[in-house]
Amino acid sequence: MDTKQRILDEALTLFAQKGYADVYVADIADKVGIKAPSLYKHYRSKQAIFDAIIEEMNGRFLMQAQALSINGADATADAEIYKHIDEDHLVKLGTELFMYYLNDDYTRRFRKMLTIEQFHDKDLADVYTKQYIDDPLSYQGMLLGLLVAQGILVTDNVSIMTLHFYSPIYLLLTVCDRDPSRLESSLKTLEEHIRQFNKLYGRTIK
Amino acid sequence: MDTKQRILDEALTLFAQKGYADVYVADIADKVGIKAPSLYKHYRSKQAIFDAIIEEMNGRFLMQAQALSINGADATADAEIYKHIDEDHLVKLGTELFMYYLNDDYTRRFRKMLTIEQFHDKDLADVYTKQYIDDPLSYQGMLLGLLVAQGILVTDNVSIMTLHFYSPIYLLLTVCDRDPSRLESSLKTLEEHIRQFNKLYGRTIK
DNA sequence: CTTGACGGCTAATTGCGATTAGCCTATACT
DNA sequence: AGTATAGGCTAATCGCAATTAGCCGTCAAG
Repeated sequence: MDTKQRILDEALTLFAQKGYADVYVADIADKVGIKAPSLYKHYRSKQAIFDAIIEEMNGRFLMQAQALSINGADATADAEIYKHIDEDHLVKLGTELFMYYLNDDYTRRFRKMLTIEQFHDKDLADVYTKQYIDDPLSYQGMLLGLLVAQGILVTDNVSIMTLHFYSPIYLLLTVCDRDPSRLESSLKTLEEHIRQFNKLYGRTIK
Repeated sequence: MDTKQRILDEALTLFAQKGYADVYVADIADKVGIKAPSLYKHYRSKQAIFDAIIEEMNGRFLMQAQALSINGADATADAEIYKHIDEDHLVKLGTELFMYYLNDDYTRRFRKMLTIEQFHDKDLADVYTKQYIDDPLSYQGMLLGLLVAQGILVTDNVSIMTLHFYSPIYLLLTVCDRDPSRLESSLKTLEEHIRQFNKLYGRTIK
């Protein structure tokens, strides 16, 4: 990774830990292994570093969205995949989603940074809501909609069902972001949640 | 309200809007209507103002918790109250909880401040999780537990049921904190959520 | 009536942290 | 070889925001 990229990377790590204001340009430089003034050969200002992170993230999100909608759009193919899904598959799906959000390095750091900085700038708030609320609800809504179409799940209100599926995941995610030592118990809760969800919405009347 | 208290109040408002680092002592003084150096007649430092806010909030939370557990502990009395509860009551309960969290001035500002500052200090993170996750789940778990005892709701896992009740409320709360213009649509979603919740967990099999 | 604490003000001071100036080396292109 | 560019360094500079110094009026208690 070249210096310019490493600056973004280290800066993101630090911003996620302490927030923009509490990170000194010299800190970033240190981590990269250069002196503060050398940073200015790569970026015009500290703010420009922050902006570049946002910019890059936008790109990643876009790519991710495209990748998802390529699969997502092909509903007939997806329907095949989800035809034989059962409770254990659902648990696996939820857990993997959770672990991805929690452990994917870039994603995690970026989310924490946004959490801290969201009130500084309406745009950042919008990015947060889109990325961690609206997009997941929309994507999962599509998946769960397929399961409903397959008759695997039953509801007359897919979007509320999706909210019921996702919001506990979101809540547990914010808990683990604040306190990673609660990961294990959160995973347990997550599994219970999904099994209960399946009982509530599953085809068979229990 | 005396000056010392007004400083806390204005500081909290500003911290909630911009975060600790971006608020200048002079801003706080301005709002109070005095000059920055005069603040130091009341507090030793900017940090001391922040600490005093946390301190005061701790006190309020404690009082609130006591008030709740006075009612909560008297389960037989509460059970009377909840004996005749129906779906509309449940919607009202959820909406009021939501609106209280969202609109109570002190609560809202404090939550936003904590959201921003939670990663600066493990203690703050713990306060956040306790106040906005663990305590609500515990309190609502008790209420919903009463409804289960009354046979109004049916489940073999009250804590997951409570998670299903609360986590959508929490998610919508964070959305509205970021973007108040979504209040109306969130209230609509909230109502749908609770009606669906009641269908899922209500005594009668639909 | 006087004195001392309280709370306000103006005018420094201080210190820190972002940024700039200006120099130096290496490498790559001509 | 000759030169331009990229990217690093040290040593300022610059500006801002927290804090301190020191003064002053008010008012309650003795």
